[in-house]
Amino acid sequence: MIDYNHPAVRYYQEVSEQCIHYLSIDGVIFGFHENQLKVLLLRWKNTTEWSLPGGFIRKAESVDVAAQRVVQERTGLDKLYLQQFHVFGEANRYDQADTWARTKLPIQTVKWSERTISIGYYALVEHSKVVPTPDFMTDECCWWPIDNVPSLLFDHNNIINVALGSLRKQIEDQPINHLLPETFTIPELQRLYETILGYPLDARNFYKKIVGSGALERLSERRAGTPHKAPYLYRFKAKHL
Amino acid sequence: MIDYNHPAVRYYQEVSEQCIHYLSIDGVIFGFHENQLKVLLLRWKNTTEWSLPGGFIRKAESVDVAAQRVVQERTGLDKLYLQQFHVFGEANRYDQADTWARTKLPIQTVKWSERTISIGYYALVEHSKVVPTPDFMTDECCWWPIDNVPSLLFDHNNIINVALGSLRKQIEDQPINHLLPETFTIPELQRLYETILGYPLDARNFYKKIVGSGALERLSERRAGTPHKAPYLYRFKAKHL
DNA sequence: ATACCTTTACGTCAAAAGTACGTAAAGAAG
DNA sequence: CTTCTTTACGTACTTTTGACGTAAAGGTAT
Repeated sequence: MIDYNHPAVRYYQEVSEQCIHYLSIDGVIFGFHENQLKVLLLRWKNTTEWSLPGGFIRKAESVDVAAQRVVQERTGLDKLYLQQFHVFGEANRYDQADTWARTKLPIQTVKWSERTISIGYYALVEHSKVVPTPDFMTDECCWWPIDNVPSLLFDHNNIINVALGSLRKQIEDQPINHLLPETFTIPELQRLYETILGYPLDARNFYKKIVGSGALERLSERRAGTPHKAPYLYRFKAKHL
Repeated sequence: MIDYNHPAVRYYQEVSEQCIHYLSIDGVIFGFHENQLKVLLLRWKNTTEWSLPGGFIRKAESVDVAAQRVVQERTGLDKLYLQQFHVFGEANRYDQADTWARTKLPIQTVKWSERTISIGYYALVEHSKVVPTPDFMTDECCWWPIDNVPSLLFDHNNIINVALGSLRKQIEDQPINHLLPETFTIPELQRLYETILGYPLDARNFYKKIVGSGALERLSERRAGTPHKAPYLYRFKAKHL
């Protein structure tokens, strides 16, 4: 017996009509705060179960635009750095019965197709500018440290791991400049690199490499209020943004 | 007025029922022959129009398996090196009217959805082992040199460019060993690298780098019948395959 | 056969990049 | 004013990369 007024039922009916079946988007939204790399997770209504934000692609909508929309709705940000990184297309990506039981939704209301292929995007956002916003399926939206993420619904732990691997690869090629505020200090950038890479770096060598790359410009101000010697502020040169 | 006996109509009816709508797979099959990097293309029936091999994903089939199937059917190979490299998801990826006109198929028979999102895979295959096989929509299947590909149907020229970019990135990280026969000489490997990268390499430095990496083992035989000094044969060590 | 040419299979050397570690100046705390 | 931590820069050594040298192998022209 289906409750046609249940918000999930209404949502999935709408999705069924307007969106592409069997296909979804999952977003790994990375932020950096208090020297930790974090991801934005959602807690499903009336449960203690968490998942990544996700959504569906409208029939006439570009996939990139759909990803933009999904991330924008959770963060409130409109200028986003988004990177498509992998398609998760296994016929049996995760234990469906288990997952739908954990969401505490009546299974027949949400199972709108037998399986879902998910396109993974990661976003790099400035932590302080984000307003974490749950959707109508979730009670809570907040940051979790990347190395302390709970056991998630679907195969979302795996998706986060693959996203982190892609991010680590990316950081070797080009400096990553969307996770910090516009101005920052070299030591702050070093903490970011260290948490993404997962190992410590030598401050002297990091300084040499990053300044030597020519991607940054030093401002005349220094960061005030630090307990020690005040570090200079830097910003990425325009062509590196 | 639709001709329900037209093979394209029958195929798309079957696809409509058994496969996932709006979603397809395109395969860029790379081979290496006569010092040239080549891709396998299909010529559509009764036309001079070419495209990449592609296909659809069955409702309960893993995406990787579907890609495997598509490439296998065109090449006859069953052990394939396949790499998913990008999703082409623009709402308006290509000029649909133009493309369907060029295929010389009655448009309403083949337009089974408004747009298609395509998952791009590239395959690295041993040229000599491939038996190029057209399908029921195409008259001809053959190799084209990568730098002399004609104007293709759909957005397939773009897909090839993105695939080549991904391959170039991959070759910087790890040696590529699926495009050559099991045994090969260092100069042959160098020609492969040169055609993938698109610029010449210094033979002395290439030798040093590739032998120094420890990925190869030298056999006692040399390549006979060369016009000059007979080069040693090498093969990839097991753990690099 | 022998001179000649091309290619292979190494080697040499210098520049550049990466890694380890030294240290003076700045700023806070006792 | 001493002590401690951190920044900002420096020095020295090692590894990697890039330019180029060369002897041996194998064919071709005479």
